[in-house]
Amino acid sequence: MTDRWALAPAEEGGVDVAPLGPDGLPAGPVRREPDLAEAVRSRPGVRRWVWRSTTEVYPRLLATGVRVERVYDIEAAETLLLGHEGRYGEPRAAAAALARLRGGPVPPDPPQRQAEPGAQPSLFEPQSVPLPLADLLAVYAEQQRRTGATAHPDRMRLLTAAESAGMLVAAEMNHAGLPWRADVHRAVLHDLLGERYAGGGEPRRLAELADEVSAAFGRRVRPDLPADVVKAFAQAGIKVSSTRRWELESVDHPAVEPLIEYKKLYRIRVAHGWSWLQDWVRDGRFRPEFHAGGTVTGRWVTNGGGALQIPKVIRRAAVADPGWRLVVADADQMEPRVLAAISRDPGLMEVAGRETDLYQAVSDRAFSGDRAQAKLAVLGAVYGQTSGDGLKNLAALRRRFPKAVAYVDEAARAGEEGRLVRTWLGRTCPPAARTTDDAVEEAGIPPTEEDRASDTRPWTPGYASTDARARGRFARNFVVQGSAADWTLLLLAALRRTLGGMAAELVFFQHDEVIVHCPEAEAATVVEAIRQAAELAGRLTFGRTLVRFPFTTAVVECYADAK
DNA sequence: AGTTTCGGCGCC
DNA sequence: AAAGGGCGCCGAAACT
Repeated sequence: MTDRWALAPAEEGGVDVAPLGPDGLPAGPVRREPDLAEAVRSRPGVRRWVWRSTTEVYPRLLATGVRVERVYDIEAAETLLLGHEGRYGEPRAAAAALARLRGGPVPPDPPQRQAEPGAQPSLFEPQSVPLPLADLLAVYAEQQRRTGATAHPDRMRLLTAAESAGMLVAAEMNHAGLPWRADVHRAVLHDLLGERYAGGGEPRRLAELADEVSAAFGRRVRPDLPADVVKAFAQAGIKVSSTRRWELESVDHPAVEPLIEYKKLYRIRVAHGWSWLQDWVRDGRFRPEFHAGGTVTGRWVTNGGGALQIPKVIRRAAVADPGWRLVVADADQMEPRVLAAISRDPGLMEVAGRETDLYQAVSDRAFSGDRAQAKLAVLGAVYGQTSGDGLKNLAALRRRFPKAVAYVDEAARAGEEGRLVRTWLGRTCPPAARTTDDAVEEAGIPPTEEDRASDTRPWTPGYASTDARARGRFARNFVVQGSAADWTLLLLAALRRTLGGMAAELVFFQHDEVIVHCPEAEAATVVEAIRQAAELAGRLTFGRTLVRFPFTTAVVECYADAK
């Protein structure tokens, strides 16, 4: 009995399975069995399943109560490998990989399914080319060879394993859902927006604010129409180029205050109001569809319900089941800690080697104790700030933490020049297509006055174009945000393993924050499990490092009470 | 009439 | 004074 098996769904709910040897090659004949779930359930000794797509297979297993320990997701690995090989534009599906292997015509990727409000989580992927197990195994063997050919095969293996684990976690979260009290949600909406009038129309509070706005302008103005608002201000002798809040805040006019309040509440209504409740909450659970690896940086995305943007006030409705708790865990200053780990800047590593407030420590060293300024400088360095106070702060940061700033600077330069940029574990940033802007620059044509007017930096020969600099900022951010995503995947994988034997379930994940739903008696164990998982993830991802990855954890009944 | 883009803002 | 990364969501506006 080997501990690694491959499977491929077959017709009529059946499945083909095959044992694999330590080398990843078949160690026995392919067997056809009538029931997918039973084939997995009857092999509890399997430590890792190799399959084409977790999204395709795992929901069907979860629906019958079957969980697996580990997987190798061939589609995910193919995406990562193609990226690493600088072949971003090519079709990523396993079927395409097989076709390339055999030198035949390469089929395009299957189209992405669109989110539909209220739709059941998809049990099956959209039309994709079914792949017989023998073909799948050929692709798998070739992927292992390609993994061995990368710059850091050990890291790439870790990355594919972590991405696969992330897909398991995402499927399990989709299965579980986030505990959600519709009655509490309705109470919050009523509290904020007032009662709704019969026959549609706006709720009372919104209608009142709209009236206040109109009264301030002396005519009927629709506050939800930016064009109408801009026109109304113009008629009042005030020139605004948009109705963004930061712009309105500097305007002195009686309409501003009710307008800003209106926009705030309007947003709650359209994005998380009564129809949201109707669409995304069923049986006491909010059910978005988490999708691991949905962005090029490795961050997750969700499909439906804006699950990664739940406004703070609405979190009041995320409430644990009776007798259960939500363990809400938030990584402290994750991005600068990751920057310390990947850049190996001695000063920043020393600062990140403590569990105390990192921004305070940075400010003590480089900003005479001004924490807010230190935080802006660090985030500016990570986000590619190019103007204002940011530049001055960046200079201070560079003096004290030169290797850290040099690391992101180098990433930005590589991005500008169209070179490949990778996260710590090897996820690769797609080089953007060349633009006409680039071509113009390379042809040595100086920019027009208009170009320069829209630019923040003076033009000099050899300077990158506006587009190239945008790519530079993207690449600068990519190495930090992406390496952070590497780490969080390992964290999730480690945490998932620890929770394996418990009633606790992972129910939410958002970039640097996880929520575990568990019986009250398990909460303390879960808190400790998160701490240990963070430590293990740090070691696995970055090797031996001084950098610590502390979490702020809260054991609460309601998500809104966590901060 | 149906589809795509835009504006504004929520989260990290 | 007001700019710099990643996403998703909705209604309105702008298209085909």
